[in-house]
Amino acid sequence: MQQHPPSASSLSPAPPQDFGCALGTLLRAYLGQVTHVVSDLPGGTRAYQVMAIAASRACHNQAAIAERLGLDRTIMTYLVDGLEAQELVKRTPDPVDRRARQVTLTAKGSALFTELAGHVSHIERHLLSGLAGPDAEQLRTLVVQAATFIEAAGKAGHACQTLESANVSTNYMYPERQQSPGE
Amino acid sequence: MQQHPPSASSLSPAPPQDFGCALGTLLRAYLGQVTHVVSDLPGGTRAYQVMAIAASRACHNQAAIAERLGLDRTIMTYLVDGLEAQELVKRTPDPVDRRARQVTLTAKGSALFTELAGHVSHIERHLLSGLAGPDAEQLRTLVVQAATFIEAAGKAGHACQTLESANVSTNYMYPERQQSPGE
DNA sequence: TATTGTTATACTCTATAACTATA
DNA sequence: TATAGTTATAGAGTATAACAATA
Repeated sequence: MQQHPPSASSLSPAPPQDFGCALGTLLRAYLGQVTHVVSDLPGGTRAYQVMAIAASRACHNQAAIAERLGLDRTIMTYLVDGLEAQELVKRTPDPVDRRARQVTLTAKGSALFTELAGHVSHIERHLLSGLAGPDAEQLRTLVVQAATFIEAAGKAGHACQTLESANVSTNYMYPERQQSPGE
Repeated sequence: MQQHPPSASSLSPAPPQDFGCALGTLLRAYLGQVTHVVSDLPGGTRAYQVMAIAASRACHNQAAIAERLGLDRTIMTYLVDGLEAQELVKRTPDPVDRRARQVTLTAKGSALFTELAGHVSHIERHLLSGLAGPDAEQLRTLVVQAATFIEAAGKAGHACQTLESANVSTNYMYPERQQSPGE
């Protein structure tokens, strides 16, 4: 294996990376590792996120959860179906709006989520271990802050209509199979 | 439309958001807006990212670009095909390794990328406008820093083998059709 | 009439495998 | 033998549309 002459690499040892690429790298690594932790969940990382939202009680019904996760409503059906089959969440008819179903964690689901959240927290720390001490927490805070602002802007629909139309189809799912060593 | 009793919402006005959810929201909004800007590119945001990497000369051949973007090598073929068809990039045989093709921007591609990068930069600023002055730039710096560390850890393969196996299939693509207003 | 949730269908995208050329 | 790139196929995931129940 031959090496290229370091023509450009010597000129720019650390080329300024595109923000989108970096963001993608970060999320990819994060989801990749979390996937291993939540491999038992039918629906992978998104099922975990549904559990996280249910645990935080930030959203009530499936439509609200779907909106928060940037998913189509139809996908929520499969996701909640899978979680409910394992008795991790339960669908409760909303007493106020009988069309809607409130998604809440069962005792089993709550216990499992607590355990998984611990692993995920460990992954986050590990993933950001390249940053200096306070920077990791700073990054975490800023990301959540920015996301909160974006969600608020999207819901309000003020000032920037482009934000609410940002419904990119992000396939966060992870195929069941990992790397097959042999063939 | 009836309102739920603010049982939980009054208890936790700003529930601690999951880092993964927030990261997803951020990337989703970013890609959604960038998609509109690069709608003329065959391949959407990923084609733009290929151009960005080609512009920075960080990677030489298709395989290296694919690795950096977390894509399969086979997808690079379609991506570069599309860009080459519009004469935005060109494949040059690597004089050192005749198997490889170096992907470089044409004059037309370079001019277009400069224009697009300006729009993207504007989007970034707009997207992070919810953060206080220096925080936006801080977030940008930290994300790139974290991504650089993750890439380095993945290539070196030291300490954390889990990082390199983080090959999540992230469907960042955006379907050609936007929202159809009427039906 | 609008919204929540479900189901079925069609489509897009991705990964797998096989192949060629080169190291 | 291993790697870069291409191509074709099969598979997984997603969105679209239609439906029933409720507001």
